[in-house]
Amino acid sequence: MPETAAESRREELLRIAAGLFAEKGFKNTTVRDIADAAGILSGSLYHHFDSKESMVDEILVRFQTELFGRYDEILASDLDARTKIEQAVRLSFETIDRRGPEVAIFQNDAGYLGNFDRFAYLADRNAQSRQVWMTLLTEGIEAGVVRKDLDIQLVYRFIRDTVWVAVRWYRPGGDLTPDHVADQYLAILLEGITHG
Amino acid sequence: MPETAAESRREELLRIAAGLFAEKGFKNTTVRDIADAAGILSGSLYHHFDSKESMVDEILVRFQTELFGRYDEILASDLDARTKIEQAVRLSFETIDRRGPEVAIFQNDAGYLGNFDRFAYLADRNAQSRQVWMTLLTEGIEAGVVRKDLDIQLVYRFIRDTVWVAVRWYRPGGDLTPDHVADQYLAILLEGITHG
DNA sequence: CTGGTAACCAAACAAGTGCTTGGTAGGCTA
DNA sequence: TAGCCTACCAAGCACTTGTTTGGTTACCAG
Repeated sequence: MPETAAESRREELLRIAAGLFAEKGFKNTTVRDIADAAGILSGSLYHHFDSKESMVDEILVRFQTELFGRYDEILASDLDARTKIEQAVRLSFETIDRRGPEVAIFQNDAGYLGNFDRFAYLADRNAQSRQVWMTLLTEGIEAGVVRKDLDIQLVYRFIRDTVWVAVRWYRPGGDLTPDHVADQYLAILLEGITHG
Repeated sequence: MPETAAESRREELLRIAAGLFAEKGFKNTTVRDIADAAGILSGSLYHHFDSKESMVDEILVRFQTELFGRYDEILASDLDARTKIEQAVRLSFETIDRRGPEVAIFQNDAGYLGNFDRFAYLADRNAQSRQVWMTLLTEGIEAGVVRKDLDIQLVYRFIRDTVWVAVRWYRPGGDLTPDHVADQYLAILLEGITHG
């Protein structure tokens, strides 16, 4: 049942939990659901983890560390403004393809989890994401490739919503590749927010 | 506490429940939450409603009847293809403005509720929404206003995601009007999916 | 053979869940 | 005055929830 031979039992449990959290939501997934899917009793989960919260915490922290590392690479690169926006969009759809459960958890449960002190970093990451995109769009305007007659705050929200909510319908291994989806969205977006 | 003087107690309870369902999700809202917000005990809710499910059922059926009635008006009108698409987009943002809780419930809980036979109509309404948009986009292509080099299925998903997920951040009575938001999105969308 | 460790079981706990039951208070109508 | 109706309370029930505790099994290094 391990995805890879070297995967420890703990990693396997985290992967199982992530799948269930993504599918049914964090609050609606019981520790008995997770244990059943792993073929053990619910109490046995507490040999590996402190609590249900600890599981989703570990899942989200790892994921966001990776994701924002990639954002930073794009920001720090010497690509032109238009290509940076393109890369950021492609990164989103690739992430949905490879880390679907984590994206879904962040999309669906960040609001609920954000109520707890322990998950305060979720709001920080949200602000960071906004900062990344505002930088990209501003650079685009300064470079003269992005229209300046648009409300840039709204443009950010539209892009963020479209690229991340795709996790609701995108299925890895299906007919659509992340590249094809990104191509199509960029065809609409770039013709829309750039002139010429 | 009634929104209008003529509002019956029953209507008031439904409105309170809708607000809580939208904010915390259907499953995460307890009958005690609803009763507390209404200033009564949880058991007293069962004088007005059969079950918690009945409440969300009534909320969703009413909402969808109204919404799809409006879609049908647009489809049946003699407006040109481009204007019909424009109206459909405006309808979404206006609906988020006036019926925010209902939109949020449909967006967040349709997946979970759809597991029960009682809510099978949710999937039907989803298919109906898809049909409406595919008709609008196809008419647009036939009229020569919409580009035909795009994957029309993906275009539909992008539009649907963006216009409805806006319920997550749009706040009625704030700085943004539904018309302004619609203007901005249409500025991006139409320049992107139409030629000329 | 010994000791230690990782993984798990079996059973229970307190808190919270949707819902039921029998009753009560106040107003309207005949 | 009597009967009925709407709206609610008070108390509880059966079930589910996350978590705890003490014990068991298989394996591996010395």
